[in-house]
Amino acid sequence: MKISELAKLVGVAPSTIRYYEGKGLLPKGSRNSNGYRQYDHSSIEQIKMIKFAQSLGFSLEEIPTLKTPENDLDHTVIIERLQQKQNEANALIAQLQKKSQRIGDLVTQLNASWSNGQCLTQQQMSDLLDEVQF
Amino acid sequence: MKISELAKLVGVAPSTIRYYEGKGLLPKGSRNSNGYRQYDHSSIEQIKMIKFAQSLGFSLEEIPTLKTPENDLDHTVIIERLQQKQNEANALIAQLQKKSQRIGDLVTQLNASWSNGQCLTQQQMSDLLDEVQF
DNA sequence: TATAACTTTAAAGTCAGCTTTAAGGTCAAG
DNA sequence: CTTGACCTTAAAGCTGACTTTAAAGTTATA
Repeated sequence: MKISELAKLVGVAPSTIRYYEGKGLLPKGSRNSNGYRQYDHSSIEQIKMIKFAQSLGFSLEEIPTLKTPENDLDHTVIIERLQQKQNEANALIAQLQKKSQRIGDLVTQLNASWSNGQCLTQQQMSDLLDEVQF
Repeated sequence: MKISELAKLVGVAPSTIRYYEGKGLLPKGSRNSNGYRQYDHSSIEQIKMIKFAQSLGFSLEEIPTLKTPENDLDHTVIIERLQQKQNEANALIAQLQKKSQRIGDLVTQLNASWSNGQCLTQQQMSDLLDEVQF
């Protein structure tokens, strides 16, 4: 399998695959006689793994630390990191919910003051912002 | 007020204030005889406004579009944009909740398979990932 | 008066995760 | 045999919001 076939199969650009190889996330695999990279089914798994780890919030830099020296995945390490990522996700959710709430409050306040006219001065806006606890 | 006093008051670096000025987010204000930038209370409001808009998810580029030509804030534009930002925040929350859920499921699965040994091969991991709908 | 702590500018560097470019080699179809 | 679609590399560019650096001028304190 050549690089763009693999790329299509996993839904990334060929340049991304080369980039991963350069970063050491993918092994420097075999080349055929003309120097083209050759891939097989295991490369699909490896890239899917990278994409999955990313979708869980792991950076490319973190991904190698998820693996044992044998290139498998250490059960306990994975679980520990996953729980850590879950905590991070939950913290972010809480933060975003506060933000959404804050926006809703602000919209309410702005609608309430609409009767006063079409525009707010920066000072008026600033006062509103203080009320919304910024 | 000199730049670092203002910076301390609003909690940003002096370089950030110069950066905002360069971007046109802050007016090119007055200088005193030695060429130093001079600020007053209104600068505090302006920077707080930028920080507030950022905290609602507006990019620096979007901030000027929140203002009328008179440099005030247009009520209807603000409300429209706020609701848009709230929708974006809510969409992100939903996405993160899915992710958190997905991580939880995966941890459960991994714990269930723990009895089999300390390590999972990439293939085994990959199988699990498929079950978790990646 | 020296020295530390400010200020000025323009330009370059940072972060992550790629993408794009340049300059070239390979290959299948018509 | 040429055209176009692939492949190779190293290096530069992209995003956004800054930060850092370099080289220089100013001011307050000891």
